[in-house]
Amino acid sequence: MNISEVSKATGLPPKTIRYYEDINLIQPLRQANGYRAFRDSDVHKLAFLARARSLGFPVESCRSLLALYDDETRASADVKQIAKTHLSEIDQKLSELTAMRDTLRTLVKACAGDDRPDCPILSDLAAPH
Amino acid sequence: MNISEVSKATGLPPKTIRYYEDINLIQPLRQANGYRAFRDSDVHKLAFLARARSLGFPVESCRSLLALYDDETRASADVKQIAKTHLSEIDQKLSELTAMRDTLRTLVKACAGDDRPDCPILSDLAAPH
DNA sequence: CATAAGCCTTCCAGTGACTGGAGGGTCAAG
DNA sequence: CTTGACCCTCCAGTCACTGGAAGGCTTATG
Repeated sequence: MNISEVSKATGLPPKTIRYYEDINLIQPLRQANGYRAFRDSDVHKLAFLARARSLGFPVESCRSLLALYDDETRASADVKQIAKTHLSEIDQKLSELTAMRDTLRTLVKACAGDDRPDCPILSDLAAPH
Repeated sequence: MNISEVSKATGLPPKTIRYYEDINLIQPLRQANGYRAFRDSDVHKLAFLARARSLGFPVESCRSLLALYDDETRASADVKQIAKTHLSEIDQKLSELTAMRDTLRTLVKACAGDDRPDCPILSDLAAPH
């Protein structure tokens, strides 16, 4: 399988697939002409990575998850730990973003948005905090 | 005012203040010894930037907001537009993160987290999507 | 057989917003 | 005169790609 087929199969751009090889997440074979030759196992790994990345796992966590997936003697506790850590980072980000959104909503609502210079948004930014 | 005092006053690390000068957000004067000499107006700008950044505005938006703040003939509509654009990007991110969180929560809850290898998290990652 | 389109390759640079560290100058106190 | 706490600049690294240049390979057509 050539890279563009793998790209279609996994939804990952060819550039990303090459990058994942660069950082050693996959080790595809090579054809005589130098083209990458992807096995089914490479495609599975890439699909796994695509899914894990879409859930927001950092690439290094994806590497660990992939290793655990390959390890039949793994303990599910190790997987769960990674997921829980990631989940709490997401929760953290969510609460920061929610706070930002609430403040911004209030400010946007309070701003006339006309051709006059008075602006509660700028007033807020300039006020001491 | 020296950089460490400004840092204390604004909550921004000295490195960040130097960086903001590098990208021309502020133009502090220099003392004879080469040290930066911050005026009150520099400190005010930095505080403004710190607040805008804490609301998640990208640095380039901060630059625009600062310019509008300085412009007494501004239209509040221009400020509001920037804020609304930013707000919708936050809303976008929030919905992505919320979806991730919901999926992860379900998976984490379903995982035994013991010393056995069976793991619904890995099963999900390996399943077609 | 030549050529053109569409693959594939590598390598380099850029993104955003800092952050760490090396290497070195300056200043105030004892 | 030395020590410690400042300050300076410049370079490299972060994260996860992404864009682009320069060039080789493959396939179809004239």
